[in-house]
Amino acid sequence: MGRFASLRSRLMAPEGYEFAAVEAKWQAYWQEKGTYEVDDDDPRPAFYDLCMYPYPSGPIHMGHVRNYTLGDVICRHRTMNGYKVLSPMGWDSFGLPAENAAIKEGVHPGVITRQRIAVMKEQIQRLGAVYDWRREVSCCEPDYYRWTQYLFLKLHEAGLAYKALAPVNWCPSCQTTLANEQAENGRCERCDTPVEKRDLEQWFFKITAYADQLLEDVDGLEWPERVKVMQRNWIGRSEGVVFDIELKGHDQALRVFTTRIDTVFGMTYVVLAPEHPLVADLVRGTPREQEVLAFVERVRNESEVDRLSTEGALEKRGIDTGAKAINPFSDAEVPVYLADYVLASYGTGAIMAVPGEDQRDYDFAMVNELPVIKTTQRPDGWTEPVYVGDGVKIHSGFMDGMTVDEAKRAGTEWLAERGAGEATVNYRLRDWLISRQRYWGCPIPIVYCPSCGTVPVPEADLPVLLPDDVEFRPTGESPLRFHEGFLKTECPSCGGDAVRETDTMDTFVDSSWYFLRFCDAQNESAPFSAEKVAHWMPVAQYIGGVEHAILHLMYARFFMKALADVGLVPDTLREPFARLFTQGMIRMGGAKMSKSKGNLVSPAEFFETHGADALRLFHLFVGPPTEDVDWSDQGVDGASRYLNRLWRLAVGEVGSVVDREEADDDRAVVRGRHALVKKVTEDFDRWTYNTAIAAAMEFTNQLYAYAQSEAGGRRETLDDAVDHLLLVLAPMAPHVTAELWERRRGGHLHEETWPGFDPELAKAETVTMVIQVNGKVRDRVEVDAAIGEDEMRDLALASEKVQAELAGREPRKMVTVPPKLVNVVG
RNA sequence: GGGCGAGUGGCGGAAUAGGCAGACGCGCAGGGUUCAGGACCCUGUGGGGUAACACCCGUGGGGGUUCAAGUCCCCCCUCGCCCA
Repeated sequence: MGRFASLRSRLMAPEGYEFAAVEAKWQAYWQEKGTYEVDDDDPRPAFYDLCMYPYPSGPIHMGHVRNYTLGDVICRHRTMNGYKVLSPMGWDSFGLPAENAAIKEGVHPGVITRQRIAVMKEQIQRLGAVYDWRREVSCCEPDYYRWTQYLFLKLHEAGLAYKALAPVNWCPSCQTTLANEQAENGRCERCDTPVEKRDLEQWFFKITAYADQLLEDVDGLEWPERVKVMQRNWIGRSEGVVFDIELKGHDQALRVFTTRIDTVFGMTYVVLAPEHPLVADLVRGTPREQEVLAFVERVRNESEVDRLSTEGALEKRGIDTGAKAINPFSDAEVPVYLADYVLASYGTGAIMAVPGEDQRDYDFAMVNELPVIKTTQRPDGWTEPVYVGDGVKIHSGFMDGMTVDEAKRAGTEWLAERGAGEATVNYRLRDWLISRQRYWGCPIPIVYCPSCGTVPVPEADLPVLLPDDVEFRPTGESPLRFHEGFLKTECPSCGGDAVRETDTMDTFVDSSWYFLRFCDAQNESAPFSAEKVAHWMPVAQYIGGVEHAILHLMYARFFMKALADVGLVPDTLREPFARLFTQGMIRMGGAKMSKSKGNLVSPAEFFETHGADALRLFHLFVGPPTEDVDWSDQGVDGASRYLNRLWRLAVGEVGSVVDREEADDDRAVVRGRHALVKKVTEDFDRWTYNTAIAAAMEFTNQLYAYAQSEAGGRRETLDDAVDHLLLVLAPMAPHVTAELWERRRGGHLHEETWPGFDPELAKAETVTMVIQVNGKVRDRVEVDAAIGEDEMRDLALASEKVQAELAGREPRKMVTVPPKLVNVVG
């Protein structure tokens, strides 16, 4: 029972409008008629409308409702505007939750997943969202993942997939690696054992090869600016120099990266990442060896987030190695530290520390009592110890007197002349680690042969199938490792005994190309044909949550570029999503709606109590779709009430309808309907469905008053008005409007064209002119909309209120904004 | 610390190019209708003030620009997101 079950039951089945029957009828109709199935040879212009496909978790939640309602409104609206709209749906059906459920319940993840898909699909259809279901894809099925494997092989062939040693999360109790999200807070999700870092051979996609393209092409996308900023930040391109620092008493030099070579004379110490390969050499046989190695061990188990945070006790986060480094510019000898805030994976894993011009270096220097040298002249009045801005160089040898930029150039040249360093570009973006030590994912199509080494599975042998006869034991081990039939195989190259790769791919690989498969979902001889992809792509409108602003979108963009380069899609098609819309979250009393908070409101019960149209209308009306919104049961009641009100109006239960010649009151209604169509058309363009619905409600109120007026409503005028109301509401409340259209005039509303309007007829004949004195409203007059400025001034001066206010003085000036406003300044 | 976004009635929100602040809905109040009803129809609803007007105040706070500021500029506060 829901919290508001009693309230909801009272709203059920209002007389007249039986939403349950009406919604079922039209959903069956659209599906049987294939109304929204689109073919490639359809002559209408193509429009690809896509919502991010869901992970099938079972019943849909309100976030899905919001997402698919928006996608569906676009689909239906564009269809009415004469497009053939490709609107497909599928399932992001590999992934951890199903595997965890399998372990818990002893049921195969495929069985669980397919059940959940069935539930979800039924509910999505119940929402009245229409898709071309012939194109449905589910990435856990072999007819999809064989092509994921095929694309892996293509990238491998092109040198874009490679294997390398990488640190992973390792649970010593479960004896397995964990994904990052399973190792949050440094403990194993299942057994709570502290997670260790281990170096294992992992597969990567070389996304960094596209770092510059990914960055440059962001500019041309019609995406929300903040998502574009996040993408740029994630790539994190920075220009700087790498150079060598001599280590006293060691042969090997230390290579460091910096974006601020102009500050090099301010280097008072050097910091290595604890994982830096030189660390062991540096301390071997020194008195500090034990202490340093213990520190390294501890840091290896901290998360990156904690390490980069500026919070927390700094003294615990660094250690002096006892070694010394020589500043090549000044020959100064400085100490070499290890600190957790330096990451092995960024730059060279080592930095020159300049506490005068970097906050973290400064904080670290204070704790460790290291000196500070300022190398940039501070602006007047600057009191902070750290300054990162522009200025004249000081205490900087040959750089003295230069600006920061001049010093950067001079420093770079100085290094180049001596062969000690060079200009370079560094990225924050890392290659994409795709190996997952998990069963429920796409197997990586690779075989390891003792004599031939790493051998790709030949395309003809795809798919590498996931074996079904595996046991899901609560050990945390991937069943593939222990499945003899899967593991043992023949080398495709020499025919000898070999073993398969048992890692599966990150599920983000599946979702990096699903939008291409939708273009050609039935293709059995290729993942898709380049022609069909060229026909539909890029996605004209992509809609989803902002939580995917970085990873999914970055990976999909990378795939598009890589697939263009290996020749699978046209070379001109280098971006998958031309326009992106990110919707806000649904909150509950200010808090994020989530299972863990126990504040979920299930959409399914509203299908029973209020109907899909009411639920859709609520989501559209509650606020602009970009913003987060609070859930409101009463808001759905309101939407439901409106639809009932619309129903009564449209079936003629309101007021009286008469046949007569057109009069002024009738013309006001005609004007109202032109204004409504104008308003809704414009609002659809700017995604403000809330104001479009407000306009429809306002017009409905106008029609109620009209029909209930003494003269009654004129039949022809009222019919035309209601028809237009149904037309503009059709994309948002598709069932009730279709039913009313059919009852009123026969035929299928959703095959009608979007109505036009006459801008002249939409204009009001008279308007309220506001008369201000010194900017304050003092009077209002009803005037002809075409009024001239002279007449406006005359009317203003004639106003008693104005005369009283002026008290005989002459106005200094008058500002007129025809026909709305006059401001008398006196 | 930096970047971006937001802050408007009891609530969600509207005001699209600087021109009537509060559209539309929720809630609340009054009336009608009804066997009855929280359904339905009508009316009212920012605060102060008034018998009713008038009038005054009002878009997080403080300054400024302008005939006119929710909207533009400067400073500050709070919240959210991203980066550090």
